[in-house]
Amino acid sequence: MSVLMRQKSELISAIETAIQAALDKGDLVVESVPEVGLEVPREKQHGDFASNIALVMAKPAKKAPREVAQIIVENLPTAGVIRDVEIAGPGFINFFLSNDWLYDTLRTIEKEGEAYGNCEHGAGEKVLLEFVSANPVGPMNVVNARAAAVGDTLARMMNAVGYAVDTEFYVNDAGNQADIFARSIEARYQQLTNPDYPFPEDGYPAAYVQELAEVLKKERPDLLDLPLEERLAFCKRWGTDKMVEMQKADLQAYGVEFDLWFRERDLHARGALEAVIDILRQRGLLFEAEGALWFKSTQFGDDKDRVIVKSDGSYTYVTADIAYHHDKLQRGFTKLINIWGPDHHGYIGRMKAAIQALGYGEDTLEVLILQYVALLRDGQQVKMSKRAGEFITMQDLVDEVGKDAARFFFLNRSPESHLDFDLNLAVEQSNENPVFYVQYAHARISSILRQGRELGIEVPTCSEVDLSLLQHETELDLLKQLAALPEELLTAALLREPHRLTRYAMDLAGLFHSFYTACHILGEEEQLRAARLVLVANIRVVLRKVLGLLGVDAPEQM
RNA sequence: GCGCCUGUAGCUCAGGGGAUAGAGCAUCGGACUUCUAAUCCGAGUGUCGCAGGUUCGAUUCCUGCCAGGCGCGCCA
Repeated sequence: MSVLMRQKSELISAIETAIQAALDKGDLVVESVPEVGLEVPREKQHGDFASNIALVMAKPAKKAPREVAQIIVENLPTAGVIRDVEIAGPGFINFFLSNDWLYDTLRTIEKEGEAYGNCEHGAGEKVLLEFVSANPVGPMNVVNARAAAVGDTLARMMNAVGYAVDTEFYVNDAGNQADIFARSIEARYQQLTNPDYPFPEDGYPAAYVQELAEVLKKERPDLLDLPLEERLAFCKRWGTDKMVEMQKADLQAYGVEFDLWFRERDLHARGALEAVIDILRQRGLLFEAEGALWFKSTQFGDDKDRVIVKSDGSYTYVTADIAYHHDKLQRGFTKLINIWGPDHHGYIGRMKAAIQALGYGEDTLEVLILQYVALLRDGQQVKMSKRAGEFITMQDLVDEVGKDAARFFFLNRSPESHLDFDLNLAVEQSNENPVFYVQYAHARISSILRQGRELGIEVPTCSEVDLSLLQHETELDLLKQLAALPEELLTAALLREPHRLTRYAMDLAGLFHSFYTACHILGEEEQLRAARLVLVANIRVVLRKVLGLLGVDAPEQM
């Protein structure tokens, strides 16, 4: 349990004891005591902790809130860490504590290092997190970039709080789009020797297809010797493999590595679709109509039933996806999390239905819907058309603003909010970007420690220094912020809200910068210097930890 | 028509049944002979989209409406 949580539960029991004492004396009369809430108030002058219990109890106790608060306060145990208690506002009980508990935070960080803030909440539950899963027929876009940042950091956060998360990229290399892609490459290949060769009406006109054809010509100059069908099959496999390679490289440069790139074509090759259809058939969940085979997904709350095998005998996208999710479940994952774009929200119902049809609970599958990213340039939305080959790719974005800024920018917003990404702002004011603010705090501390070492001053351990010398307001603020990490991290992971961590990082960096301006370290007398060295060294550990979760570099100097 | 998301400062966005609703950017003042001024200190702005409801208390929860985005395929 973290220092903060321990302190909170200690206070809560003190309040509960006080209430019980008041009940025993008959000062308060209620049928049942509500749960005691305790929070760190937004305003510092409202104390280290505050409880609204008196407001909640006022009605059942049939007394004014402030009166209830007064009775509770009178019955509070006097010993312990509580330095002062006040009743404020409509009836809040504000607690002011001695600082001792804050110093424990430094001892904890020293002991745990970058594992500080981690916990075992997930109890090792096997979670599969699938995200990006962009079609292997072209470069990734900015929504993919957003998904990559959110998914990757979510995986890191969940691992930190005790889940066993695997990340996966589903490669949709067996569908219509892959066929169109193959025909596009094939046509461009033909055109290298026969300019009049027709390009498919629905083909991808973008330049990269042309470039692929040229590469293919060098690799396989004899391709036209193959019959058309084999030629297209080759283009499909070769082309999607090329795209996967490119996507993999782009994501790696972005700091995202998947545990597994799962190929749809492997599902087909091993008969997984037929197998899962059999299961549904045996459960009586299929029926034939209009020449097609349907899955009774409405039986599990879906809007309408879904076609599983089309009237031409081919499978729909959902069939492969059911087989894929079945595969995930068979691999022992008990929680499946998918991150999708907003255009897929209508897809949730049928996949949850499928999960249930396979015998698992509805909540086994959790879908996070990310909202769109609009790119703005010169105040105008950048119009993108895949057909015309005009779009800003993920790689363009990363080249323009950098990995760290791009990731931080995406992570800094709540996943379900629509996002306007102002390219001018990101480029022109890259020095003003919050990510640099946080990184600069890390660099500044690194610099202090470096210069200390040059002077022969090492960072002492907590046990060697008098931590109670840390009395400056900015120091106490910093200690409180450090103490808040474990709870913040757990909340962020459980709510799937990475943006809580970017806020945390900016707040911590801001408090450090204020401290840096107000207080000196290396020039102070030995005792104080030692205590402050411990403080900043531990701040650096926490900054590094949080930046690591965000997938952002922690530079030693800038 | 039905479903999902959004509506908070000039802009981009946080927050959230409770105390005086916040941050960054932008604007305007200050602060470097001292560990990095990519920093700090200070200044101003709000009908929390609108209207009802629940509540001791609503910007937060509920309902309706308005506005914007997206989706409702034997596409993926």
